[in-house]
Amino acid sequence: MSHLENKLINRAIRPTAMRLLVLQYLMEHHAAVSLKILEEQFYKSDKSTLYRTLITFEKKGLVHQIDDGTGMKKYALCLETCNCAPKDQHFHFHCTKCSETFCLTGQNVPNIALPIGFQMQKANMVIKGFFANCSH
Amino acid sequence: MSHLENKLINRAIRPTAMRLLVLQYLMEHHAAVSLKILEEQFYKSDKSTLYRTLITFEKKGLVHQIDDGTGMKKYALCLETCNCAPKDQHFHFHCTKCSETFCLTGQNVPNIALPIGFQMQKANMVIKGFFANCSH
DNA sequence: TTTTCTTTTGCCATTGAGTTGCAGGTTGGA
DNA sequence: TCCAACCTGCAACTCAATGGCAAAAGAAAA
Repeated sequence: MSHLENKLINRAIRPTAMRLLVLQYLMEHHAAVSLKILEEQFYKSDKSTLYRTLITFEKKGLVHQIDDGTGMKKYALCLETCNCAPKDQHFHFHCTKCSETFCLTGQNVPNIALPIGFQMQKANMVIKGFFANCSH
Repeated sequence: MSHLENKLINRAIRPTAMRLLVLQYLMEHHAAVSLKILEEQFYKSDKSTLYRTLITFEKKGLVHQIDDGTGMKKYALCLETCNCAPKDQHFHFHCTKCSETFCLTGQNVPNIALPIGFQMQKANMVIKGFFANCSH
């Protein structure tokens, strides 16, 4: 049984051919992945299959969704130990030149003073800017 | 000249009737405002006028846009002293029960260690959770 | 292996937020 | 008063996201 299959099974996701391919693609790409990118990559497959694959991955905690303001939801792999709890939340950065979005997994979101009675579940943290040496 | 008019003129926005009404609405509502909400509020006006009003307000630095993951862009008034620089960026929180989004203006975004060569311009920081006593 | 049941996939259509072009109306300055 | 620039309303369009349904694939039982 391959490493990829294990990653899916560990998250209670049935390892179909399509899912293994999408997982492989996610692992090979450091930037967060949009549905559109997947459609281009797997042009023989259907949009809704890829869409539902991402939904399944997210529901099972394999990926998390990032809303970087480009109008397209993006997805990035969670760390092995992640279960998307408040303590697992991290920042992302979005390059306005190349429009790519990356996880900043080195540091987690610090404690933020919240109004009384407010309970944090998740976060969507995106820093926007650019790489000085971005190729775009 | 009214306080509302001054607020627009200070940001180099011509104070038309429509803009004054939208500004007033923004000031009266603590939660961030979506285009849809404005459409419902000003049903006699046109969607594109309201849309362009928000665009103008944002371009002139009167409001900032928040992407809270609901699929609808929301807008909230900037503080008087804000010019949307990195130092002006703050967190927001989004209640998953009532779907409202608020500015946490008490504290700004702390320094975040960025990869070398990456320059921050703006941020979209949204904490998701719920109010214990949310009415929804 | 064959049958049966559940899950996944592909195709197609739809929704809805966001956006644009254009013509007519409004505003402010010369 | 007149002109030029700006604003508004209408209508259409774009495009990401999503849902229904039947066929295909996979898992489990016989």
